[in-house]
Amino acid sequence: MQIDEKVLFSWGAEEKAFQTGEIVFREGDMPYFYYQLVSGEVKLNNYKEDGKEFIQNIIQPGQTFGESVLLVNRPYPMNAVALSKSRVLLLCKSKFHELLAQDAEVAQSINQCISERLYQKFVMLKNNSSPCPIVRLKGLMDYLKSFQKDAAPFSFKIGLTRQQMASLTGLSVETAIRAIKTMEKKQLLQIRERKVFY
DNA sequence: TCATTAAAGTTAT
DNA sequence: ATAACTTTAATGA
Repeated sequence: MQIDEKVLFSWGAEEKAFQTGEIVFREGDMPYFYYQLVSGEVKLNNYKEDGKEFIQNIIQPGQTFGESVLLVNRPYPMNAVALSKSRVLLLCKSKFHELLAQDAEVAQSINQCISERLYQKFVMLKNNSSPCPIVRLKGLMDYLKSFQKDAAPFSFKIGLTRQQMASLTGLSVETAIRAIKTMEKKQLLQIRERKVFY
């Protein structure tokens, strides 16, 4: 789903460390690098006029981010911020393009990756357009769980705060909390020590 | 029905 | 200790 680290290094990629809260790139910046997360977590977000945050996505290790923006060479429509101490592989734009031109396997992999993202965006947008908070949260949880191996009910511990879940679905924290409790009653999920298991 | 505000308790750094 | 997060309740769109 992403480019082999050895391949990246052979093309001159460098690893960079980010502290919690450190900004990888800002909305409006032009893209100069291909980014691949090695460890930690990075969120892609926007701030609305009223200062409220909408989280577009939370990137996990092994995933890339911002590659579609790099390919169209337009300013970033979102910020990228490290949620914890993170290590990121950076490959500069020109080398990335060379790599794509010369390695069909990598090009195919990036294509697959972007297509997958686009598909997920459609699904998330569909769910997040619902007036019902449970539909939005369930959509988010299904999305997160789709990366897990174990599909058994309640086997997946959601490593997000309620605040983050609210920001990913466009709900207020309070509504998210209430909807999560309703979902617990409906046996859609379990809550153990304040953590959500789905 | 959901967002907002306020207030208080809890957890993490 | 301080900031961030969780929860409940009241009020209003």
